[in-house]
Amino acid sequence: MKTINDIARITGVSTSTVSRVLNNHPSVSPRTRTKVIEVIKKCEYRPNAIARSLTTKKSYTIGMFGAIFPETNYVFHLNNDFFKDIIYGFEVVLGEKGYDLLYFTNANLRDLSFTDKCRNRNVDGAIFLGFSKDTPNLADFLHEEIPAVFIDTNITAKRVSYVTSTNVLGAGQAVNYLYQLGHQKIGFIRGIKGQSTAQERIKGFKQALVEKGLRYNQDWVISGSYSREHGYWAMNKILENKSKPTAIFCQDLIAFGAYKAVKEHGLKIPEDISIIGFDDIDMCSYVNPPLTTIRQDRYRIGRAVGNLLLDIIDFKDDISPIRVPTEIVERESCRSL
Amino acid sequence: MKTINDIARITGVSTSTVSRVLNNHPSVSPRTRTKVIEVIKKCEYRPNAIARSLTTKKSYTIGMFGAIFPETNYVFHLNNDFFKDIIYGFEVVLGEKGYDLLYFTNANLRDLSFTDKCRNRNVDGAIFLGFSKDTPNLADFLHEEIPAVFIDTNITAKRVSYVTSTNVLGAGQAVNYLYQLGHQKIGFIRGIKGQSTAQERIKGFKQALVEKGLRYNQDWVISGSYSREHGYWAMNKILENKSKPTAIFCQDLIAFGAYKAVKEHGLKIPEDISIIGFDDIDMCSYVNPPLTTIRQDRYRIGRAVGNLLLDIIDFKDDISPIRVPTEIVERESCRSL
DNA sequence: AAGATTTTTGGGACCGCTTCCAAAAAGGGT
DNA sequence: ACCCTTTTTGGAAGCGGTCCCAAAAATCTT
Repeated sequence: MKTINDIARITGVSTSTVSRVLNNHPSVSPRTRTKVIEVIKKCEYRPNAIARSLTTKKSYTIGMFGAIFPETNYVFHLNNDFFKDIIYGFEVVLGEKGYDLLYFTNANLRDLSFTDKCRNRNVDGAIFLGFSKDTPNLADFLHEEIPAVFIDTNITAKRVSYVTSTNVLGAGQAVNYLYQLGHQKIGFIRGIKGQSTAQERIKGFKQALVEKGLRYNQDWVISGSYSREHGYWAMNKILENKSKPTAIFCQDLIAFGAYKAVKEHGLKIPEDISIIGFDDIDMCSYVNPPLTTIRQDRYRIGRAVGNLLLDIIDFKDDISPIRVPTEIVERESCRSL
Repeated sequence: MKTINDIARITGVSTSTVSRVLNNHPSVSPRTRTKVIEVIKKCEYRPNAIARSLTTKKSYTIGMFGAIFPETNYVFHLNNDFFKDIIYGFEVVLGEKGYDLLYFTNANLRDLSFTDKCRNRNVDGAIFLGFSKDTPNLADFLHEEIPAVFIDTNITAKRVSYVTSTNVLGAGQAVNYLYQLGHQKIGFIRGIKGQSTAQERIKGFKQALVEKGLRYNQDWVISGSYSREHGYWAMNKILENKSKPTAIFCQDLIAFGAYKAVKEHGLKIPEDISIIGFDDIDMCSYVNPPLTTIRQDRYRIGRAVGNLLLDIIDFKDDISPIRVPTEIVERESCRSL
């Protein structure tokens, strides 16, 4: 493996000069420039990114942290169904600009804090996937002025911002849709309290109910984690009531669990009960009946994350949070009354 | 941010000594060791991984490359349904050993070869996801003796190996299963010719046919990419024949496309035609009817990849390829005749 | 207590690159 | 041709560590 010194020696110039042509510095004569470039080509020389970033403090890598939720024992991994498409989104935006993605395994384990990990690896920015606001060490991180974007966590600081869906509006869309279909008795299986998305959606849900003059029935609102298992459990709980809702709003995975519970109760979707989801994960169109849902545009969220982070890194003035609109995707799990 | 020199100055020793305690070198007296450790703790000092790897040539990062298939215009991204669980597998194995994962965006674009990218970032090893054997630049890479593991590409070299499923056997399992159910007329929608997995499966398919004394009918075997669209197209093609098979073997995504074609022909699965898949991706149990399939244990494959790579990095003797067994998952898409 | 050993420590080169500063070369004006 | 600018180049320090080698300190022998 050749180094910059080898190239300098072979060409017969100083390393400074080679470095200059490498960085397109103007003050190098056309003659020497071409001479150096020739040698570089011939030797198939590539500058060492590590050495380079040691002095420049710029590494062209973005760190990624996946959340852990102690409450539910959930540990994020790269196979997460929701985040994978978001990752895809910023992968292409950041890739275009020459950044590679460094995924921190065991983000929360070990003795190193987020700050340490970032400094350690000299990342130019970081992306936090699905963290709860009160994660240990997170507060420290915010003081460090390391460029960062959070997904679905409304945290901001000097050099950190976030992107999320318009959860309040999204939940409203769901209620309005059901209302238009004639539903008056609407239940909600909501997410974990710690997550800001869950809080926003419950807010939107309640607001919409009030707007339409519908009643908020405590018995039809259950909280828990975004999983099929929990959905199954929660739906069973709701169906135990003697007064049952005619429609349920919940996140997609929860909906799939709810499907099972509904079927086991000998009921049919959407004939006996309508269900509307949130997210629009891939499974929605495969399931029976296909799930009507409020779609989060994950690819677009991902792109927004990438662009926002780029802006933060470049010290752009406007780094305010981005809220990506949701949209309703009608399939066959809701019927009009 | 403190450096090793700061720590040395504060403690009143030389940087060499600090470096020694950092690396648990035995030749440092207990007294100075504790003194240094105290200062390190107090200052919250963390050695800079970049600087360190500049001299040690060890970075504790593993590079990941995603394939591009020019034939089908398919570009790998982190949201790939098949590979995501494999990634999860090696993520935990490698994470446990302190490695982080560097995903090379645009693996195939830009002017840098695989070799360059790896050298550039000083990765300790690389993982190649779903590459075809004749990818440009790949041959060069193999000479470089950079530790690497390929997934689903049977390539080996001095410091490279691969892991894949027992595709030959897997295809055989499918045929045998259908045969046991009484099927004699079995079709196969196979993958792209360039991929070794596809080649192995067709081999297993033919072998099993011969073994059972069944006829290989050219009209029932169609080749193409692993996608829903292609499956739809291929199945339509097969159903155009006047002599139709009673069962089809194909990869899962293809099967989902085939479902659509079958339904549009007014036929029912499994009453009129049985379908058995390959992979067992998440969707299989959601689809209607749930797809019987030959399962690739992706998590296990992923773990195998991680461990194999670790072995290669550690110069272990045995780095022979690993073939992970498949298993049949019975659901409701095949009926007995 | 002096000399021989062993343990512990410090100095400094080095990894591969960037960048500041000053020196050399080239160009311009008279 | 000479002096002044401007352009181009080289030297060297520094980024934050590691590690070899030799010096210093501690320990052991007799």
